[in-house]
Amino acid sequence: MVSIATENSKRKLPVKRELIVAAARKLFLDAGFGATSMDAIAAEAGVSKRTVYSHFKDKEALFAAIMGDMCRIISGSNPDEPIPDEEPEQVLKTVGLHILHSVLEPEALDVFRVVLAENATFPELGKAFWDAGPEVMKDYLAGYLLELDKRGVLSVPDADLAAFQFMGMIKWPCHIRLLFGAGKPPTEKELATALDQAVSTFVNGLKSVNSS
Amino acid sequence: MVSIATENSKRKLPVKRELIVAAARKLFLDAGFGATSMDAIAAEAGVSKRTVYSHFKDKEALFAAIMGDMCRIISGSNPDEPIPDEEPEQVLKTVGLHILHSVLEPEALDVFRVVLAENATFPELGKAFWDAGPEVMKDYLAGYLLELDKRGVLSVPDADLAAFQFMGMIKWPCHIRLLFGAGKPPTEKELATALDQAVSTFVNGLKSVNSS
DNA sequence: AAAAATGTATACTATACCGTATAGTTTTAT
DNA sequence: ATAAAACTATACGGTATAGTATACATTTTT
Repeated sequence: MVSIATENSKRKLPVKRELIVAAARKLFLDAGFGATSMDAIAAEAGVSKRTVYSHFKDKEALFAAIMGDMCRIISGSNPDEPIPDEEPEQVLKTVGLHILHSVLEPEALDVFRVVLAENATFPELGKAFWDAGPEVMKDYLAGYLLELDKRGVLSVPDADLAAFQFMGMIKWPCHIRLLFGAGKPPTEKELATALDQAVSTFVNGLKSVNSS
Repeated sequence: MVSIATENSKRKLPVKRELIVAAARKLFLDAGFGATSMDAIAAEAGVSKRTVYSHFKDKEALFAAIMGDMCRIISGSNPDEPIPDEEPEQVLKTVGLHILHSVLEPEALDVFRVVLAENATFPELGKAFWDAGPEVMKDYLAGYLLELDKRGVLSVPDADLAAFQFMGMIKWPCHIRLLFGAGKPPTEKELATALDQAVSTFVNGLKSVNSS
């Protein structure tokens, strides 16, 4: 019994910290930095306020830690495997669906909202979000488009720009609507339809640039 | 003299109100709802706090009025004239440049940020923004695309969707970057280049759908 | 000119919150 | 068992803020 307990608690049992983090994440993502009080976080975690301050220096440190975690989680959902050797349409549909799913997740919407709202007071969070999310995906896509260009499959004059344009094309219509709470979340079928349409336009558009 | 003064002040001279509105707009757009105090607004307006409360019931009413105005202003920058009879590429470039300019204006960026940040507590503002901005532009573009489809110039299976995709394609790359404070505002030349690229891809993509 | 409305300046009430302190309790290691 | 560490519950100081009240000044109307 003693040995088991010893190996479990390495000088500080993390269970309280987890409770605090979970509570803070929920409240911060729900109401933002200013509208969330430390008392509320302690209460939500079922923990005394003193304990919160024994784990985190102050409110800003807690917020930064939480949101930094969220950015890292988002970053973790980025693809890292090499791109399969299939038809460009198929590849872009797969990647695009992946993008849509990660971006439209309720938690991802909240992170977007809160990081943007607090961007003035926590600029490093905005940078972290940007670097972990859109920038990584842009590089990933741009690399693929560049390869297609070299292989002569598509004609891509500016791969970075084209990657961003593709992302905006598929993301924006659903993303912004959900951000502003206008309309229901799209069904999987609607998502696939919109994606098909976008991929088809995008690939055709870059294919026939030289044949016009 | 008396008659002039009488016809000018209809029971309440609006100059103070203008001062309050201007101050509140500046501060709200700069720091959001929570981080802006009524004292700060009164001071910025050069007006006593009581006067603020004599014009607006409370802080929420003032905020709602200001942001509602802003949404209406944004809406006012939407095009209402009929679309000229030119090459689709030229039309989309013109409209697209118009979209880019309105969206990238610093004040428009602030409105976007603040409305989104306060969307949880002021959902009707989010709706107002959506209805006055993206939705109107979407209808405008969709109408044009539908016309092109009917005339056989382009093949547009879903005009609403295509309009949104076009908007996302041109907006998103610059817009999101500026929102997160990542990177400088684009020069007019960069804007035109990106727009050319997007329009070319978009039009070519919808042109050759049936010829593949 | 007198009266009524409007604005100013300032103080005040009530509340909320951050971060700390205090005193007592539970858990963990020896 | 016992001591150390971690936790709870609560209260407190200090500050900030929303909204009101009071006393005085200015402008507008009659």
